[in-house]
Amino acid sequence: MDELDSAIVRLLQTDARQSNRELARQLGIAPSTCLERVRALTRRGVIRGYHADIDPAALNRGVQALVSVQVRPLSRVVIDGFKTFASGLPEVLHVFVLSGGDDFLLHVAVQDLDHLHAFLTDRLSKRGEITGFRTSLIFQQVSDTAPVRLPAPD
Amino acid sequence: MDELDSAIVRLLQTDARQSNRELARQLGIAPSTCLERVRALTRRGVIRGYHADIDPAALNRGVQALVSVQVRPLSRVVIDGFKTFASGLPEVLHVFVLSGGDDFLLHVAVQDLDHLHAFLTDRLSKRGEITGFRTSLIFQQVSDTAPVRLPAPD
DNA sequence: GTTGAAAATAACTCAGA
DNA sequence: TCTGAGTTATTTTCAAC
Repeated sequence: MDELDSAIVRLLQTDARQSNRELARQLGIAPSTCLERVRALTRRGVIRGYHADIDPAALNRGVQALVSVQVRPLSRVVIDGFKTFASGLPEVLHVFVLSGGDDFLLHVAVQDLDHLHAFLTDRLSKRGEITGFRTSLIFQQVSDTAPVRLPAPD
Repeated sequence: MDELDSAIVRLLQTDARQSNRELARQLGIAPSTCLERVRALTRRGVIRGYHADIDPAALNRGVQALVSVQVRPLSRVVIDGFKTFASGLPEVLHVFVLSGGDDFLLHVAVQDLDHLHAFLTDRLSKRGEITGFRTSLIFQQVSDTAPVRLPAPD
């Protein structure tokens, strides 16, 4: 990961569909060099994939919420089981496995408030390992689509 | 948004860099038709962009955390001010503006635990509007990179 | 809307620096 | 590791359906 790799990563985070030529032009290098760099980054696992960013409204997901969940007992079996269950639900965008006060955070996106209520009561409440959960509606969301590389730890 | 649009969106969520030809082949339509559909989806704002998915470790962001934050007073000025402040910090990946128990959730990614501590004490604690925050470390994360379109609300 | 074929661009390969 | 020219493939346009 030299400066050139960082610059490539930054540009592809911002716009993953720009051509290799355009990428090379912005970096001041030959297209073949740029292509080889991108391939090396992919081979090394630095670039994990490319995804289109879709407006949630177009997917009929006008309501988003964050649900923090506590489960007991905090065993590997229970944690892995709930993680697998939650990540398989169509309403769930992200599952975070946490330490601290909460054990899980679920980022969910549904059609409307009725469906959010149904999700909480029909899906979550039926799981015996859940000892409590708390729901916060998302009003706004700001995302950094191109997080930069930070200085290496000393 | 007919079935064809949904299929295009799903394929581009999974792999945004596949060629238009390949996309058209999978859908059983002509490349020019596919191109026109993609352009229409972009024009309508359904497709908002394309982003490379980068391994956080390559960006020296080995430690991720979720920080729930309460601010007071809950006025528009304070909310907008904190949102702008938080989204401008290099450590912050996402800012969620919430209702309910918490006012904000920050998804942060930093080099190590020392930097997380520094972020909490040097950045957050200095803001007068913050009346409390709570930090959870992220151990694992599962993401649905291709959320499907849900049935429209009745 | 959709299509197929032509023209314009880009991707990819590879030998040499 | 980088480059540039040659080959292969794709994108893009557009007239017709």
